[in-house]
Amino acid sequence: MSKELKLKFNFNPFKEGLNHVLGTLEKDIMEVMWKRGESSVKDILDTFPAGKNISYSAVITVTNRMTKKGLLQKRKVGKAYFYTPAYDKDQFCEIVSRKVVEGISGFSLQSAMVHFVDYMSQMEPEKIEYFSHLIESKKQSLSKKIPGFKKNHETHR
Amino acid sequence: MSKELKLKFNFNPFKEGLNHVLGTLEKDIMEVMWKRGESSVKDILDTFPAGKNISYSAVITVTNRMTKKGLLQKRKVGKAYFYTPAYDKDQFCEIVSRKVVEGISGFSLQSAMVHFVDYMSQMEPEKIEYFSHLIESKKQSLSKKIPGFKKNHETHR
DNA sequence: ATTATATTCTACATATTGTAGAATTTGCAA
DNA sequence: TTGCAAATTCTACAATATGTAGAATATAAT
Repeated sequence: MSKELKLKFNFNPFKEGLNHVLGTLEKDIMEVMWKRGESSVKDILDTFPAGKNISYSAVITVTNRMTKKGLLQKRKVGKAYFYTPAYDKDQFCEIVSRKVVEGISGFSLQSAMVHFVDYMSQMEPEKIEYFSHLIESKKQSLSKKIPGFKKNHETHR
Repeated sequence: MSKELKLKFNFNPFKEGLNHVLGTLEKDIMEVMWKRGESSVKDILDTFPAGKNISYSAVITVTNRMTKKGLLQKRKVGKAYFYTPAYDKDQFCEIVSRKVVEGISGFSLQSAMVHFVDYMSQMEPEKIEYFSHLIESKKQSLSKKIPGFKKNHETHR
């Protein structure tokens, strides 16, 4: 099985960006990790702006919890542990995106499609072309791979 | 403002169906509410199968919490409170769907698009036609409403 | 007024996330 | 080899979400 299976997270629709999936401190830490790569707790703390008064143990607790959740990996170097992101930011977002899309599609594919198209046309209308292409090429490959696949034909209601 | 603004929920990608958004007891209760319509706590309890030993107060606590979250509304009738779903099941799923789709699209539109199409072609390939139409008609209305909207033209990278 | 019934209050359990002090371990330097 | 600085682990508290329920209280109807 791939490591990916271990990743656990929730999606909060009312937050923004990474906070959809990560707590505030978790997010701050992951952001640093992705910027610096393998880092110790001290490294992370040093990167935090002077104003942010977070204790060493607060960071250690959270990095360990994130390790358990599959976000980080740790290895011992000298007396300290060094953490590494289990996935780079793009991979992570990719996994989150896939899992949430699968989830919401299984929840109600019809609604998901409609709202998706609505969202796009309101927020990024120019992306529709791209999407259109995505679908067309998917239709292509489907008709190739699946002999009985009906192209340009109403198969839904 | 519409009531809808009050609805608060989380989306757990690793659960199934309504449990993506509702706890186990919450789900059981909402299911009853949607089936029966306005109901008292006693009504709900009576509907539960004999095996399910849930206390009166457990139900009352949860219905009250759900009222706070905007899932139910309550009104006094005689000495008891009667609860009503704030939205019927379809509306509720619509709202959840819209909010999650907006969230995940804002999180990473590109990935969302790709995974959407992937999901569909793997799970319900025949839905692709429907999706295709959705998009075409959206393109139609966009080109009408937005004079400068470029049709059939690469505007993305 | 009494009583059956419904509600409110309170409380405990588990899970997640933020936060940190205290105790303990450990690597390295002298 | 010992001693200290640095890092870890342990423990714990706070807030929120959810499941669960007993005890105390309110209330409608007889």
